[in-house]
Amino acid sequence: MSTERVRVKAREKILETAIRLFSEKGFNGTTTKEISESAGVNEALIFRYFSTKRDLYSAIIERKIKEEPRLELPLEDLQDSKDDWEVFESLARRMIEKARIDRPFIRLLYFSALEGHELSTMFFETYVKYLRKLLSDYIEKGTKKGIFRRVNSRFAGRAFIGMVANYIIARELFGETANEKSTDEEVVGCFTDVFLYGIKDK
Amino acid sequence: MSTERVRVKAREKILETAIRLFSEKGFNGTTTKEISESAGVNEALIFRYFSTKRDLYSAIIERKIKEEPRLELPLEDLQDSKDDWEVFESLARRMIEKARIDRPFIRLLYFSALEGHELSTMFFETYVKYLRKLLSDYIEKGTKKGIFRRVNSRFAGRAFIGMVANYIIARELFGETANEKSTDEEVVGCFTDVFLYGIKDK
DNA sequence: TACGTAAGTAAGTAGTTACTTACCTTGTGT
DNA sequence: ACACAAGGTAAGTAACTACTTACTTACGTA
Repeated sequence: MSTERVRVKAREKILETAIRLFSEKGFNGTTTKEISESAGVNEALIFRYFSTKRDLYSAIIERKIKEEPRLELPLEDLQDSKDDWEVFESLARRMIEKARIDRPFIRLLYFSALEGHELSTMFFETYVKYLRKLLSDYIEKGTKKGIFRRVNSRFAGRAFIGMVANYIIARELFGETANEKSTDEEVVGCFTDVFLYGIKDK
Repeated sequence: MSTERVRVKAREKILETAIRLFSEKGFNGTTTKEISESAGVNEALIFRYFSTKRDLYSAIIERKIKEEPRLELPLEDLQDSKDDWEVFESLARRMIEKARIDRPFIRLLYFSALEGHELSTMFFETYVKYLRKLLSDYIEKGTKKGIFRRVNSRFAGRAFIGMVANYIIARELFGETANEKSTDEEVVGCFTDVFLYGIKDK
């Protein structure tokens, strides 16, 4: 039990540190020596748990994808037009919040996309496509009810995701700093406004 | 004259090759040996023209920023509401086209953002902020004329840029493939539609 | 033709990289 | 108390890294 605890602890320490470093400096920018020093373990220990550096990287991304909680939309109950604002605002808010809490994940994701790691595709397939589907279904339902105009629901959904995602990227990747404290709420409000007025039937 | 031509040629070859490789594999993922071999020049030559590898990288990004043509909006003449569609559609089209032609630039930009190269900020300041300003001014004018609703013009502008930028990123960075040939036009149409209906006054 | 300067290169160097080996330590079940 | 497996480590290694040195070649100018 105690051994187990320590073993897990050391392995865990390596993983946590590697996540931090890979997300800060990418795969090629991070050395195994650096990871071991920063984690306070012997470098050889890394290769006991993970046979290669790339294995460690894969383990990290797999874990990140697994622990990634799905963003759920309160789809079913809120289909009267009044609450559409609530739906899209809360979605945007949650995306932004998530990005702020787990900035390393975003950086990891972009690094893996650029560095051509197969698992960026995995994330894209499981996470992004799921979110898109969620949105396009929601929009399509609204269209059928006559609340929304007749738009291409997939493209419209991606439009909204794009607004929010780009806002996130500007800050978390390009280091743009928010001007005021309340800005997030304002932005979310504006995006939702523009989007919903854009697809609402008059 | 002839010396000059050759000198420039070799230097140019190095720069071109380095752009390609850095954009494919990032700064840390590219070796100077690789660059020299791929460019067909001796490795020592790289260090004659650029004192360090990082210097070469800086030279590349500086050049890329300089040669970057500004996207201009046909602002002045087309302020009657009928041509707003034309304005935003052509802006989106040009962004998409530019991204497709110069994919290496986009990858370079994201690599430099992730790898913390100061010059990603430079691009952001000169290029992104310019585009944002252009859009927010355009929207503000529309609002004053009573054509557009009263929205926060900066946020609204970023909303449109975000839609398009995210569409581009999905394809150029995450390797998403377009389904049909005509899709680009459809997407541009949908984005513009949603956006303009979203900010138009009724 | 002789000279100076820039282009070009082969063969380095010192430091770093991912990864290994061979050995010690600790905890646990019997 | 003993054996044995897993945890842990110091000291490597071969290959690679960015960068240098010392040298030769090509060429425009006087």
